[in-house]
Amino acid sequence: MNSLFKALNDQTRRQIVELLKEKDMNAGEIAERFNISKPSISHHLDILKQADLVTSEKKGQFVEYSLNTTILEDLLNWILTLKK
Amino acid sequence: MNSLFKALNDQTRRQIVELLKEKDMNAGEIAERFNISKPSISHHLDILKQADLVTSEKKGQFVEYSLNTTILEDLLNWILTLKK
DNA sequence: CAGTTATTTAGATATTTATCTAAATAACTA
DNA sequence: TAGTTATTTAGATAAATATCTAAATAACTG
Repeated sequence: MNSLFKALNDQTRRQIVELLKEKDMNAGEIAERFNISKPSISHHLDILKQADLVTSEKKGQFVEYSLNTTILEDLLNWILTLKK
Repeated sequence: MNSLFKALNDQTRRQIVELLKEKDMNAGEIAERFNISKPSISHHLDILKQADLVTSEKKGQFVEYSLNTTILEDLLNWILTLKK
């Protein structure tokens, strides 16, 4: 859960997650949406991957990122038990 | 949402939330549960308050903390929309 | 009132983090 | 193969954060 909360504790990363909810995107397409350098976006993607919130697949020159929502199940349950 | 994610991005604070789920507790009782100084716990409680995840009420010498789960509604919905 | 107890505030410090530029790696294309 | 494009890695830096000790504040108690 630690890496998941860490991943979500950043506005940019949450926006990336929201983008990937709509459709898979490669690193460059994601970076275009932000006024942040590509290396920084790459770093954010890495943190999202560490949390298993996104997966990546090399497609030729590009690296395509996808959202993995299954990992949110644990978070959902944690919140629900708090609400009893 | 920013302050909420920030509040939850810490093991100690999540544990405090879990403690308060069971019952209201004063600052000292909470601090007893951790190997962390009282000022540090006080600081964590402040961050939880900023996120509106807990409320506090002065009771004589003591300050009693309670969990506020209503604020989790937004988080829950955010996660659910990701899962579509 | 003086002393004790509960909690927070202040100030310091070490660690983590978000960001950048420059360079490296990898894959495509003429 | 040489050049171009896509992405990541490396290294640096400024800001945020978690923690501590010491001091301040507030409330109870004899």
